[in-house]
Amino acid sequence: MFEILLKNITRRIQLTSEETALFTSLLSVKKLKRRQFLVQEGEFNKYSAFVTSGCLRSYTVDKNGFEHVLQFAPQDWWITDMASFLHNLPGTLFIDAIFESEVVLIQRSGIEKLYQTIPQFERYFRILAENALVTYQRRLMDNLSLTARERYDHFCTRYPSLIETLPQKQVAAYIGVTPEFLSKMLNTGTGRKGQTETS
Amino acid sequence: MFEILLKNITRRIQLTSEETALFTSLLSVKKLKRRQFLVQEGEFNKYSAFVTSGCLRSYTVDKNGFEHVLQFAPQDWWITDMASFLHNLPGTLFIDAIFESEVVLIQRSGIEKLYQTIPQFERYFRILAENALVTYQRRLMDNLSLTARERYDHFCTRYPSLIETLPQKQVAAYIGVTPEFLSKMLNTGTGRKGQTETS
DNA sequence: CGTCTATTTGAATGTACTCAAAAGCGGTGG
DNA sequence: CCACCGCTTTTGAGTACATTCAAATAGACG
Repeated sequence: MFEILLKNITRRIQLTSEETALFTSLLSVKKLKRRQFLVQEGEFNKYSAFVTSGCLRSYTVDKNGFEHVLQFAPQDWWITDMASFLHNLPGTLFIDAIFESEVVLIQRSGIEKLYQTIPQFERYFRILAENALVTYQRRLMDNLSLTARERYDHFCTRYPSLIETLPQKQVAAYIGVTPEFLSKMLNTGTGRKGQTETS
Repeated sequence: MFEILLKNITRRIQLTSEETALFTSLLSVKKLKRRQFLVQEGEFNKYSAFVTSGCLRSYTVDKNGFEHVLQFAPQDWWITDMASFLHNLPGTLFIDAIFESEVVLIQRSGIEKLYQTIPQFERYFRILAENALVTYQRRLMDNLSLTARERYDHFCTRYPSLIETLPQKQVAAYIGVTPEFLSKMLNTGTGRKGQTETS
């Protein structure tokens, strides 16, 4: 049931079988259909989700109705509205499934229990947070210093599997351009990824 | 000597006096003059720095020679090149002092020792990483969805003390515009922060 | 199949950048 | 105390990258 998640965890910390049992007792499973929401802006995000199949995304909608993607979460990734989850605030993000997906859920209270009974989990989530932090720092600097095309190329390099499965529109909302512009960029520009009409 | 840092820490975790002694034995102090580097791009960033006075910044320099600020670190903030510090990689950031400053340094090996002997520190740095993560997520979404002026206004709201002390150029490099554009924005636009030539 | 959504294409527009030069500001040394 | 130097800020004119709005086309799901 929870193999993928347990494997992810044991890459960072070791658990006894009692600890594993306690941990899994705090989990639940949820299936999501395409476009089904996990949470919406304004709601309190009580769960952190680990994706075991499919792909979710978190995003905001700005005052003009445009979506901006914060994160894609394919298999083996965690996703949540951190600010809401950590500090019990109304969320600012929408999280939904891009494809039919399955996630493992844990509540804030479950994580707190883990911290008290299995301090190793402090380490696990510290490491995750640190890695995520580095990732967002890099992405921010990319947004400040690179052109749209360079950001697109970086995305292709870093997430080769996503680029093949995601709708272009979603990629545009991630790298920070309009879908129209991304389309033009790809069909105008020379030498790009995977499309040189070899007769 | 280390009061500010200890106070920061005890806001999150409690330490015995022996633990405090062990901790402080791992620290060192460094004074930095205006523009003095803590680390430069390409170097291995062995230290994490906690600012006790003054203000540091971390930034990159792009291929056109433009600086982009990742972080300002005034008093009571940590600053480091996380990717380099955590994973022992050559750094990608420059870190220097904007004003004359004083920092407390701890080495990666010191932190590892802390994790082994005082597991509470796992929690401390987990909390810091999580908060920083949320901050960078917000900033990223701001960069994707807001105009330059809105980003500037947010900056003024979030860091009112920085806006008064930092050179405009540094703020421009943080919000992601050229210094020229920021200048025009401030002198053209109506209703802005703290400058309405009341006769 | 039909409907809904994603992608493409075009023309006009705008926000922010580039390059250049002048003006302001602060510190330092004669 | 003034003069000079380096750096920041301002200002202007021209430019570019990316957006907006609109409409046509293509694709995907039920």
